[in-house]
This record gives sequence, C-alpha cells and structure tokens, in this order.
Amino acid sequence: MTNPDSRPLTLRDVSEASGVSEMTVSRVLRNRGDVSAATREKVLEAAKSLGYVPNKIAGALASQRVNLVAVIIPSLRNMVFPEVMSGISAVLEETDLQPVVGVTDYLPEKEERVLYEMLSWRPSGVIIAGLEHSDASRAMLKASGIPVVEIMDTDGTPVDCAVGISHRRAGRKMARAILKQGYQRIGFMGTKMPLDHRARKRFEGFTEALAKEGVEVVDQEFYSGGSALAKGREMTQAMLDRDPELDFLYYSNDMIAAGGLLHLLDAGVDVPGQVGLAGFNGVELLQGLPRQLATMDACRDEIGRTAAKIIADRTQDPNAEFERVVELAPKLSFGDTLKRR
Amino acid sequence: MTNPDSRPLTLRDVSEASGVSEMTVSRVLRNRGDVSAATREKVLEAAKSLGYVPNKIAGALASQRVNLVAVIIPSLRNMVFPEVMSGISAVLEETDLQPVVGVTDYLPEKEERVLYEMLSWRPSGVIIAGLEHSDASRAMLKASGIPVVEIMDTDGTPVDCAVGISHRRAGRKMARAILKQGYQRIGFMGTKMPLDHRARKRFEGFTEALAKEGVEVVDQEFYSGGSALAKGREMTQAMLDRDPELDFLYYSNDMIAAGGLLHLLDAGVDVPGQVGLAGFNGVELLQGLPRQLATMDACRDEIGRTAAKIIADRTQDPNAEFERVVELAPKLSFGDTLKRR
DNA sequence: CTGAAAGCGCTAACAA
DNA sequence: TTGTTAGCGCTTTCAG
Repeated sequence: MTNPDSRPLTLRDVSEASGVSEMTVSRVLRNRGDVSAATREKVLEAAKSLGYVPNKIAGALASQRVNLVAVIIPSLRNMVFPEVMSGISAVLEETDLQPVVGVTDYLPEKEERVLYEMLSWRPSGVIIAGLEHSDASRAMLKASGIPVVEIMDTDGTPVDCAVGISHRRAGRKMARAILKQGYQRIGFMGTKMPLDHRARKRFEGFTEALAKEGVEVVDQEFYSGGSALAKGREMTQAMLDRDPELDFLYYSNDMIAAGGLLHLLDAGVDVPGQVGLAGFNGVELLQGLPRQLATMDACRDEIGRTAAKIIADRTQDPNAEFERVVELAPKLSFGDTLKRR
Repeated sequence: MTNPDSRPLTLRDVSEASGVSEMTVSRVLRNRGDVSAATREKVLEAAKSLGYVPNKIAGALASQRVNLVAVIIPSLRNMVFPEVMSGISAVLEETDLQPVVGVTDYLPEKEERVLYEMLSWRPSGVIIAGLEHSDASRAMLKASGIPVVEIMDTDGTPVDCAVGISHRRAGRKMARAILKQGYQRIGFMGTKMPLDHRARKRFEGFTEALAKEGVEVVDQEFYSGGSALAKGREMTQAMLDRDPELDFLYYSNDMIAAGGLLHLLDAGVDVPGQVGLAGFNGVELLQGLPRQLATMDACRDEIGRTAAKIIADRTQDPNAEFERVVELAPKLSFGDTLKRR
C-alpha cells in the first residue's frame, strides 16, 4: 500500500495519456476488433507506463461475462482435492477461464453459504464435490442457468451432470478382491464423518459384497481429528487387541492404513501373510512405505480434467453435447499388502 | 443448467414482486439502514420465493468495495499452504472478507499473471507468499493502493509489510543444535528448487552456522519430482553408500526426512545414536512415524492468522497501525532423532 | 479502422 | 422510513 490514496487508474487515464478514445483503448487491451498497429502501439505503451490494470468488475458488468469457474470442495487438507484442482487448472489454463476455490469443511450449511457467495459473482460454471446438497443448494444450482458439474461421485442423480467414480462399486470391488485372496475375518476403520458420503458409500458397497458371500465385518472403528497416521496406529493396535484373529483390515483412507501398516510391522506381524491391509485413494505421497499399500485410485486428476473440459466446452458453445454422467473406473492396486498366497 | 435461457433475476424483479422500491430492497438484503419490519418481511419473502441471488459485480462496481482478499501461494500440494490458508480463513470468517486463492507453481511469470488477474478484481487486500517477486509484480503491488502482506519469510524487504519467520535464522538454529549434540559429519538433502527461496535461505543459514564452527556439509543432494517419501529413501541410501561415516542428515522438508528415517530403520541403523535426522515444517501429518522426527515448526497457522488480521484491520480502518515486519519464532522440536547423549 | 451513446445491476447521497 | 437520481468503469452497438 505504497499508494494509499491515489485513485486507481481507469481506461480514461490511458485514453488521455495516449490520445486515443476509450473505446479503442478497450479494443487494444482485449485484442478485439481491428486496430491499426500504430494506435495499438501507442495504447500499449501508455497502459504499461501508467501501470494500468483493467477493472474486471466493470468489464464483467458491461459484458455480462465472467471468466470464473467456481470450484467447491470440502477441504484442502485432504490431498485428494488439491489433486483434483490440478486437473481442473491444467485444462482451464488452455482457456480464458479461471478456477476460484471455495471450501465447505464438509458442512452442508457452509456449502450453501459458499455457493451463494460464489454464484453472486455470476461465474461461467460450477464444479462442486459430491451429489448430496441441501435443497436450497440444489435450487440455487438449478436456477443459476450455468453448467454445473458434480464431481467425485456417480452414485446418485446430478443436478446437471456428474463426473466421478462409483464409491459403492469401489467398495464392492475391494471386498471381492479381499475374499478372493482367502481373507475371512475382516475389520474396518474409517473417519467418523457422517457427512463424508463417499466414504459411507464405499463402506456400504463393501459390506454388501461381503454379505453376498456370507461374510460380515468383524469389528469397526471410527475416529475424528488428530494425525491420521497416529490414529491408524492406535486404532489398529486396539482392534487387534480386541480380536487377534483378524486377518484383514480395510481402511477408509491411505493415511490411516499407513499408520496401521507401521504398527503391524513394529509389532512383528507378517503383512500380508497373517494380516492383509488395504486403504483408499492411491495417494502418491505414500510411495516409499516399507510395503506398498493395497489401495484404489480415485482418478482424481482425470475427474478434474473431465469436469473442466465439460465446463469449457459448454461455456464456449451452450449447445455443446455432453454426457450427463461420466463414470470413471478406479484401478485397484494390490501393492504388497493384499495377497495371501 | 436446468434453467439455461431465463435471464438472471435482478433487484428490480424483487422490487416488483414485493411492491417495494429497489433501493429499499437493496437495504433489506444488505441489512443496511432502517427498514420497517413489515417491509423487510415482504422483501425477504419475495427474494426467497424468487430465488434471487444478488449480483456482486454490480454491487462492487457501485460501492467501489470488493470483500475479497487475494491469497497468492506457490502450491496447494505442499501441506504448508493449506495450513496457512486455514489460519487466514479462520480470521476472515469473523469479518465480511473472503479469501480467493491463486497458485503460482513457484514460477515468477505465473505469479505475475495471477497477480494481475487478481488485482483486476480490485480486492481489498493481498496476501502473497515470499519476498521475491518480479519487478513488474512489485510495481503492481505498490500501485494497487491496497494492503499487501508478504508471508512466510522475513529475510528481505517487504513491499508493504511482512509476516513470517527468518529461514536463515531457522537454518542456523538447526545447525547449532546439531553441532551441540556432537554430530560432525553432516549431509544435506533437499528439493532442486532454485525458486524456492525459503529452502535456499535455510540452507544458507545452515551452512553459515556450521562454517562458524569450522564444519562443512560433507555431502548434499537435490531432487525434483516423484514421491517425497520414496525420494527421501533413495537419496538417503545413496548418500550413506557414498559416505558411511555420515552421522547426521538434514533434510529440507519433513516428507523426505521421513523417507530417510524409514530407510535407516529398515537398514538397521541406530537412530539417533549412529545417525541423527532432522527435517523442516513440523507437519502434523507425520506424527505416528516409528520415531518422532526432529523438525522445526514454520508457524503456518499463526502466519495465516496474523496476515489476515492485518488485512482485516487495515481494511476496516485505513489508518490502523500495523507492524512492517512480524517475525515469528519457529520452535525446534528434537523428537527422537536428534540427541546423541 | 475509430468514436459516441447507452446501458450492465447495483448503491451513495440526497430528498421527501 | 422510503424513494429518486446519478453514476461506478467498462463494453455493446451502431454510426462515422
């Protein structure tokens, strides 16, 4: 704030400094329409030497166009979302659209506030995590008249369109893989997050597929707060203390699974011979653990890219075709912790 | 996009629906000025039933006020920045200001673009990581006429004001602690990031303090890309192969330090007896490792809070007093990997 | 190729 | 307590 009182520069300032009409200055600055090289030169020089920064607020109001895409996610702490963001940014950087992030902390009311706030800037599109929203949020999305892509999840009905994976199917797939390896006494650990619908759906799919084979989860535990690695350790120890016969542990995310793995190795348990282990997400962060964790890739980057692509296409051409639901297939990697024989 | 062609609602629509003037509708919706309970009621009902979402673009243009704070950081992947964001959000949530994030990927040119883009929305303040910016960026910040807080680092001269820690001092402090424990043959591993000025300054402070005691870093290695944990493992193994006499390893961040730790334990090395270890950042993520890493807390949350506080105060009162440089003191934790005797 | 006029949707300032 | 008027800084549109 070296320049606290001087009025911000306007087009008019550039116009006066260059002796060119505001309109033509505006054209030059936006590379719109034909402007003679000489005039363009004059304008550019004046703008640069003054240090003019255009006022997008006025521009957006006049043109009724805002090159912003609202991206609404539950958290930045969970590495999943920064990775989705990367995919989105990578695609939007090829266009003139810009992502703007809003964080909901997994709270529907906060989601509603954030959404309202973002929509009031009249963005060109919305990318929002999950298919579960308050009625008011759904109403706002519907009324907005802009492309809306719900991401991460495809188990449900999108307001407009969706890109993600089926977490229910992912849970089932993992359950089948575990049973196939001959594991039988299975424990589950996850976050205590009634509002993390995707974790819930995975768990539901998981138990459902087990049930189909007559197997039930022997024990389960949910945590909240604290360091995931440490919690994974603690819960794993506690669960094995309660039931030393457990032969498989399924975790709702890779971090707590890693904690569990470290505990088991410390305790001298044979992994995966005596006890198998699997997490979820395929976070790159964790490559380099003593054992490579069995996990399932959530297609984060591709989800981001696909969602951004849909927004970009539909922004460019409102009649562009698009799929209502894009279901990606998560890849199961067995790592070193899911193979009995 | 269920509602693709219908014109977005305006104040006028609410005005007509409620039979109240636009101005009064505006007052109600902003809780400004005195409005009779009856009128307020009518307006609120009309607005809600129509599903009206105000147009902040028009509002901002008319009022010359934008309740946005631009937050410009190098990356969302490095957990440091989401944590700073939390601090910022926590404070701004008490005000009517909203953070908007821009990511630079550690590239000065991208920083310049992002800054330009954000300033063109005329935010109420800027929080930007680091003290090193291109001339153009510094010029824009100076000319903006709004409060600018440069965060994370205090080794240098801020454009307006700064909140952070001295990374040089942090490096020195760690060096002294290591020497004091009697370690002598010290190796260093870090990211290959010429543009990560803070890591560079830590390293400079580190070598400087060692030099003062006549000690030199015996070996050093820099990496880029890949999983930090895995890289930490590999580099550590390679370095110890090159020089088995090393007795201390200093890493530029906790993730690679954790990889190093896992390798050493696998290799049966006595930590910290035979080889000591230290990282940087104090990421909570890593609590739960077999040994608690020695590290230094970068005061991320407090940096975010303090920076946001400064912006909030100065936005409310342009003449508010504030410190030009707030240097926080990083706390050194010895954990289990930095104590010889 | 360049310019003039008329708003975009809202709010500051004033009047009633 | 409520309403009226005049812009905010730009872009659209239409005329030169």
